[in-house]
Amino acid sequence: MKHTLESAQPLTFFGEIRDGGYSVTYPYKEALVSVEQLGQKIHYTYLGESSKGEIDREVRRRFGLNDNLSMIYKAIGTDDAMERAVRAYRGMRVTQNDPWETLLCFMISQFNNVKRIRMIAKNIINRFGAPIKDDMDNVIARSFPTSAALARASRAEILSCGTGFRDKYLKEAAEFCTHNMDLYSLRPKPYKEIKENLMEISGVGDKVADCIALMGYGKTEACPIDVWMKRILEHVYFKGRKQRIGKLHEFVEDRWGAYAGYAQQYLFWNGRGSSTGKVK
DNA sequence: ACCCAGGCGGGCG
DNA sequence: CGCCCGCATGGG
Repeated sequence: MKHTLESAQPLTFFGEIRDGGYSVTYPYKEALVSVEQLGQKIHYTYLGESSKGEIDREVRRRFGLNDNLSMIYKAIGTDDAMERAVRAYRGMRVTQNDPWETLLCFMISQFNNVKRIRMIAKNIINRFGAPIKDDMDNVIARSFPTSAALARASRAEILSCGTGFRDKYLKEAAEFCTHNMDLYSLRPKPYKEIKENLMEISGVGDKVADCIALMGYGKTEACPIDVWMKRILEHVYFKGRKQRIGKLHEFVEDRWGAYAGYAQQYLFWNGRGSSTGKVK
């Protein structure tokens, strides 16, 4: 859980480090979910509108608990570098989040840092999210706002959440996903078709589209290549020689296939270190 | 006072 | 196409 959370895939987790473990809360639909790891077990509770069964499925999905890690390690352990990365981050899983939430968070992530991304996401939730209430009818949190809720906001209101120049992207994406493209109807489509569709949205390029495909649609063959991943791939597999992004996409597809996204997660964090990913 | 951050779209050759 | 540039803003 530590590795998964510090890899900063889910950007809407808020929590604290406690006794060397993590205790996090996050909004899911009309509920506020709390999750922590004790020993080898994940414990969760929730407040608000939901059911035990739904939250159980949500936690398993969100934390990637359904993924068969030993099989995945076998598939991506192609060389020394990968084996080292797996050893260092053993247990880290790719999280699966809501597509719209993933789209918004990774749109915010461009030319930005993790701490600020979380801050902006939090501001957007607090400002536009629907209230989540406990049994006593007290508002205890807010849900992640729907695209329709954000589409109703003005650019100035969005900007006031600290988005900077990304306000335009967020506003247009909210409108587009409300009126023109149903993100949820893309779910059954294959990876490349999903990516193609997502890239029609202004503010979604090659890297962000792969992040959404991987973490919003569970397409584990999607391999986001950012500046770090590019650097690491070039260093480890191309003797430090510069490669074009398209070339690197071909390489990872050929090498890790259906689990290139998992390979990316391990290689990236092993190459970069997790100092920037702490959940606060 | 700087300098940086998990890209992107637009403009240019 | 491939490359280069500017971009808002909080934190180190």
